[in-house]
Amino acid sequence: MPTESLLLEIALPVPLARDFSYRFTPDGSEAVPPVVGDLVVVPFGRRRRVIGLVVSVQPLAPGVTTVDGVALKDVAEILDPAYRLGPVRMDVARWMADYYALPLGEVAPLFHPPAPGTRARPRRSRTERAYPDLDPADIRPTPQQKLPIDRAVRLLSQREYGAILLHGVTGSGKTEVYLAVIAAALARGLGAIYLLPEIALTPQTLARIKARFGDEVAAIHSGLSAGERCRVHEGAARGEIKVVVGPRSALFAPVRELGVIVVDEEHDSSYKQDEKPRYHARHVALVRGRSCGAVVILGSATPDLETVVGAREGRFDLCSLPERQGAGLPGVQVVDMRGTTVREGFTDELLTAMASQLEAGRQSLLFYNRRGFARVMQCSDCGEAVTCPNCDIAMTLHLRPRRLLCHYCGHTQPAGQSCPDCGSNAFLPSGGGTEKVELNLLAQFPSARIMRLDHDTTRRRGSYHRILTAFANHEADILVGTQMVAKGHHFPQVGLVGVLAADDGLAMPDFRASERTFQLLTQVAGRAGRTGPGSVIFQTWRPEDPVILAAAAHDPERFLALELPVREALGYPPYRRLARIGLLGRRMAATREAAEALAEALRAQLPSRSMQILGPAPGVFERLQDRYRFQILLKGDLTRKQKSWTAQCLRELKAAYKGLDAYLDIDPVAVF
DNA sequence: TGTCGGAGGAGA
DNA sequence: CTCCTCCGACAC
Repeated sequence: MPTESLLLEIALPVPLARDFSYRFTPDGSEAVPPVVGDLVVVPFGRRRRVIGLVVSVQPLAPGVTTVDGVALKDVAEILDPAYRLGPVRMDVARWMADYYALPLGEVAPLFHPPAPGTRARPRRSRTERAYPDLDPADIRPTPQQKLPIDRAVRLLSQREYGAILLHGVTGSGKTEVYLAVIAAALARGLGAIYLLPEIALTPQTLARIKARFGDEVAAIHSGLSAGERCRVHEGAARGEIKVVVGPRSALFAPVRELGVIVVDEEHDSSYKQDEKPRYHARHVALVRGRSCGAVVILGSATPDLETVVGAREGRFDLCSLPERQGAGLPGVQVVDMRGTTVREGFTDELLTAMASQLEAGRQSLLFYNRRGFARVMQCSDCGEAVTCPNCDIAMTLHLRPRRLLCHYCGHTQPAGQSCPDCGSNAFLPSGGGTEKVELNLLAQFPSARIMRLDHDTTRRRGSYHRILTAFANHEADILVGTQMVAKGHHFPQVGLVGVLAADDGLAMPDFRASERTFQLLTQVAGRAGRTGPGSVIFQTWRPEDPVILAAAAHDPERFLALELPVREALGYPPYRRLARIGLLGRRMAATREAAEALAEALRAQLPSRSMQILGPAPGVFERLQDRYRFQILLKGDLTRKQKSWTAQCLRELKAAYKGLDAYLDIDPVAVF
């Protein structure tokens, strides 16, 4: 038994770019000394207790109680070894700290048992619904599915890192490939992590996975309490749970002998965390896979351009599933809204198509990517629109309940009948939303059963799943919704998908607007005709837009041919990397001044030959939540040194400008 | 980032 | 004189 005290260097979850020293004193018989990678509870400051990560351990001479004149405190508790970061997860944590230029202590909470930001909230026990079990014997891969499975299994057998891009059209059976590879891993005594966008983590999906793997699977999702999360964590660490399913945070689970990481819908932007630490789970999955010799499968019907180029460059092994199982891809009709009558947002073509679906007893799915009733309330006498007092953004009119709501900060205020500026009664809603679409549908099809799926109808816990299940069970004829309706659902009875404004996303001031639009249109079109005939209508004001036409043709190659040259010419990803610096402050002038000072320092320090520095420019939304926003965009590859130098600059800037918030976003997903 | 405590203003 | 809020210092 150790009798000597130990000196520990510990990374703490505070934005201070340094570690802290603590003492561990064995207190008798059973104290097991901590090792690097252990999580410990330490006193911090006057009254705080925080969880820290042990980064080094060395003997401490008896009687030493101080380091650099600071009195050492004792470690309060060492967490169970189940929580220890082994060499692989430690590598991943260190890589993240380096790559994203963050103190290790700020990365470490991702690896803690109760996910950061998740409060232990009381939860009523969920009644597990019974779903028909699939008999595993019925699952036989098609020849096309066999190719990626074989490649993955070969890597698994050799216990070797490899990454596969599984590019399969909607409905082509990608899930079967994932499940087969996971089964092969389990058969070899290896574990798996299966990542999905949170929104795709439906009971149906889970049931399918559980039917295949039973008790060896556990899901992590936002509905879990802290206690349930810990159970999953400990089960995985002990090797009882071999497959962990969940959103991006599930990547950090301590699965033992990890053999496969699946990143389903790998293009989905929810894999990028848009708060600190701003990591991209797809990227980190590849790092973890490489570090432990696992197979990483990136799957999508609409792969990210960076992934596509990675495959072309040989970093990923491309496997395609170009055909649907059992059905063809639905035909897409592009309807020009300019040349035809548009009633309440519907063209005759769409109304006719919906009517015939109703008549045939089939379902329709309508996509409109804006919630609420009207996008803006505007006075037609003085021209003023109602904007949020915190955000300088037009407030959206909602009807149930009737109020104006800011979609950026949540501020609400009553929606009056007259203009707050000039008192005129010519105060009118304009621009649509899903709430209005729903009401208009009721007017058009009084006898149809209509459901709506958007942020407003899914606010209550469980309602998202309830609506999805009800619609899948044909308890409604029409489902209207925002992009929530596009994500990977399997609705066998949907014969028609209608997109009310296909060009909507193209106007976004972001270099990825085309890519997003292509992905969204392809995904939503893929909901039609899963079984039986299907058709799709894209209503648009820009029927000649090549992005819309490429999506209508189900032709990703055509989209790539359009988009890649643009990215290359403008120096955007996937050809050059980006970093973004965001600055937020309460006072416009001071914030701009800080941003300009920073840009100047960056220009002086970073090599102009390889780095292009754009800005500072005000954000597209100049003020959100009472903060003025500026940003600086860095085009080019930042070295590790340059990143940490930049991070240091940001810390100094924050010290110099009180109330300023500044952050470095590596590989940003949204650039505005 | 969270917490403490000191400085200084408003009100009794 | 007390309470309160704002701001800076500091954390091992």
